[in-house]
Amino acid sequence: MARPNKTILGADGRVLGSRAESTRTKLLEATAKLLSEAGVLELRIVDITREIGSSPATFYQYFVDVDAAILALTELATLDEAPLVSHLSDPWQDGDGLQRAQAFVDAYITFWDDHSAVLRVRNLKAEEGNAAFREARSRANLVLIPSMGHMVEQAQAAGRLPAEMHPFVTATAMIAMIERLLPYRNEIARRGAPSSSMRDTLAMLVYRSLTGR
Amino acid sequence: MARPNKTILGADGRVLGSRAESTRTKLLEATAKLLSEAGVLELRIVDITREIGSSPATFYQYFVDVDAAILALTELATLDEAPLVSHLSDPWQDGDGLQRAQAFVDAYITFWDDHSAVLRVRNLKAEEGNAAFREARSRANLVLIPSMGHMVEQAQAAGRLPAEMHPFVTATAMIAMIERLLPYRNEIARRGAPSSSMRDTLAMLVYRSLTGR
DNA sequence: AGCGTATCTGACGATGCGTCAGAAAGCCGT
DNA sequence: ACGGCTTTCTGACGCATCGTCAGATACGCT
Repeated sequence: MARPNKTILGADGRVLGSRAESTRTKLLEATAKLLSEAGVLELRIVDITREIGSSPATFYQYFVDVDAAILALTELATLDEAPLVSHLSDPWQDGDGLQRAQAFVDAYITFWDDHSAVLRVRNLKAEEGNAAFREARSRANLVLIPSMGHMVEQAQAAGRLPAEMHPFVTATAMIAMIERLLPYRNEIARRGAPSSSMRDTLAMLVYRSLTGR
Repeated sequence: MARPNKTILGADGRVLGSRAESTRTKLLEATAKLLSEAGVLELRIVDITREIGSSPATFYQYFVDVDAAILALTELATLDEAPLVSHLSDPWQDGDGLQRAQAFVDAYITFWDDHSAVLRVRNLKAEEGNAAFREARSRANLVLIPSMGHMVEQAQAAGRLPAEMHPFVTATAMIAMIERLLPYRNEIARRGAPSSSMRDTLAMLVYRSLTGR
């Protein structure tokens, strides 16, 4: 699990020693595990602490509530998202544009699979109006969306995409599309589509929508 | 609130009299209200019954658990989704294709706004692997997705869209894109985009992706 | 070893869950 | 209007989790 490179604080704002830091990490790992095994609605602080052989009171030394722990996990996820920007660095031009789009989609799928449980909760809470989670999501969006928006602008300047398409909205739509489609993989497979067809279709949609080609 | 046209049963399978039916409806309304006010994680059965001046035990006469109530609400939502198919009936051709896409997006936005709290929970639980909610979502998808998939097929037959695009995946992606983008409206507005730009951009993306024009 | 601080935990009151047996309300025939 | 039957509602219970605090324990340092 990636680690943010800054001093870590407990729930009361104190600086943590190494023993404490390790406990905090274990708590986060347990939280992530239970979250992906059973979902948010079944997440119990007692279970998290049981998981690491500790007591509920310990949890509250590190996080004011479950939300704080999940929020910390979203920050870690955002760190893992950063490298994806390399797939968008130079706009998808020339002959291999579509392959680059496919590589991007693949990378995004991997990233999402690693953090889906946490990111689902982040998005839910953001959509339900929770300010901290909204903030977290906005910050995560800054990682990829500006680059994608830039691609739209270039395609518009070249006359390949209509001016009415708002670059930021288009970019956000692409991420939304990929994210939300992944949970449908089983259902799509059940309809007899080959497993690659989702990847290929998504890549095609993203490629067309961002570059206008 | 729309009502399914079939005999309604209590949690124990008994047929409900008129008094009971009215109580059940009140419970569902209260559930929907609290769900949109505070989100699933804060939803308490005690609060639902308090809302209608009743006791928790009453709730369990109608629903085996909260999930059952939310599931009932998703069925009602799906009934409201059905009329949207009229926007997709004859494929968007001729000059007014884009306007028809805009009308569809508008209608979908209205539908979503009416049921967002419930549908968010449905999608979350479906994604977390809950069988009943997966089922509900699949059934809802049958309302719009086949029509949209058909549009893709026609565009492919006419050579306007590449054959690699899987019609069902593409259609699902369009719904996913619209749904997931709506919660971003505030954020998009904060970036200074006019409120119509989301509608227009979405319509453009859907139009282009389904018709290849 | 002994001290001081950092870290952990047992125990508690408050609150929600889900169930049951019994209370209340409605209905119907007389 | 009454009795009796059925439908619907609820108070109360045992169990579980929550979040807090004071005290216990473990660690690091001299």
